[in-house]
Amino acid sequence: MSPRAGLTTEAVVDLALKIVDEAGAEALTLAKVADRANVAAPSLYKHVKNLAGLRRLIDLRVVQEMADALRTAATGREGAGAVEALADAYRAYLRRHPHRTNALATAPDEADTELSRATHAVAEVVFAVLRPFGFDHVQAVHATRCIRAAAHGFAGLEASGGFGRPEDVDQSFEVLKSMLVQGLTNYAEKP
Amino acid sequence: MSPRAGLTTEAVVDLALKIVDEAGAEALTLAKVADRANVAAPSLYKHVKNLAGLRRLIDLRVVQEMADALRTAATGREGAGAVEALADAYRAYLRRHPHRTNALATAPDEADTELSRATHAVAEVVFAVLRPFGFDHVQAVHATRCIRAAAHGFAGLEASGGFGRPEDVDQSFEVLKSMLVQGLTNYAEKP
DNA sequence: CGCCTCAAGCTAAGACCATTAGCTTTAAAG
DNA sequence: CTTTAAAGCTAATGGTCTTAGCTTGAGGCG
Repeated sequence: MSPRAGLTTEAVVDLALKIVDEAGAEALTLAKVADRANVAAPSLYKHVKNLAGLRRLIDLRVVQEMADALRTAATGREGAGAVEALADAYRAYLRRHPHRTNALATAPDEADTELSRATHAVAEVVFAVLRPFGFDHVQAVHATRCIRAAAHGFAGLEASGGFGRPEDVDQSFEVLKSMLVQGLTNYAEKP
Repeated sequence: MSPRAGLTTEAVVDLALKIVDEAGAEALTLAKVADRANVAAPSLYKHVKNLAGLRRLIDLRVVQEMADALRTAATGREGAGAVEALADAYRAYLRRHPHRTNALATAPDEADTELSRATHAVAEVVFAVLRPFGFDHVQAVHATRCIRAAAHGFAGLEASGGFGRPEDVDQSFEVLKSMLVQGLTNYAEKP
């Protein structure tokens, strides 16, 4: 290994993500990460460019995890069931990690090929699920945006406590999903 | 008036909102506000509790403005047209002020009656628009959440540049709106 | 007209934080 | 055993929020 065999970039991101999950994205600070790593703050710069770079790595991790979660949810399903599974998975992920919402709304940023690739991977999963609906390319783009908007909007609002009391939020989501599925079916028939 | 007849809380919020609109919510700093106000940073504490308090005032302002915008958009319309008008207004507001997205996703926070009242006012507008659909109370709650999720999700993703190229984003939004209207109509008929 | 009050401003200071520069150590390679 | 380079360190700078306590000036009151 390396001297003192301590940190790695991965470990730093792990610790940072823990802080984000516990206290929110705004609470992330290099000083806190350094504390948890039993390391002086400047030492982190050996593993991470700076705070912005760490944030980017977190975004990347989150987007990749979401892509995985959606892929897993979609496998073995098709059509309406697959769309609902995607929506459920998106919401479930943000329920487990409410403070990661913003990481999923970041702009792709042309120059950052790695992050761009990751966000593209998410879109690819949705695209694949949409295949049996028989959309042309442009229609598929519209449909993907609708699915993403609905899922991200609902899950994001729920994650930030945006819904007053959480009594029948599940029910609300069922309604949203059925609207989505009906809408997609209808859009496939008569665009 | 008061000595030096300079600032007011309103003026501080105005300046702060300008900074948010220009550079994003994370870029808001008391030091920058003080600069623009030609005042030393500690002087701001005469008009604002602290940075968190200023952020809260910004959120309040944004939510109130959104409620106004939605109310204006809904007046004189009914049913499907009114729902589409709400969605358009929501999106238009976030297009004009992309960096205000998060202010519209904040939790009501029981203790803060003023902010709670403001967010409640937004919901009231949607509720009123939903009246002619004939939903019972629970259904109206679900429907309101769906509308909010769709509008906020789409507008928020668009505002943060979440959609790759902005070619036919208008078209995508048309699709989303028609899904929403169809979904609501359908939900009203057979819940 | 002159004085008093008190809100609005100020400076000074402390506690964090990010970041850079440059040094020290230590694990691994030869 | 020696070398080397990565991983850690301390010191220092500049920025931030925030509190404490002082100064000043505009408006009210005699």
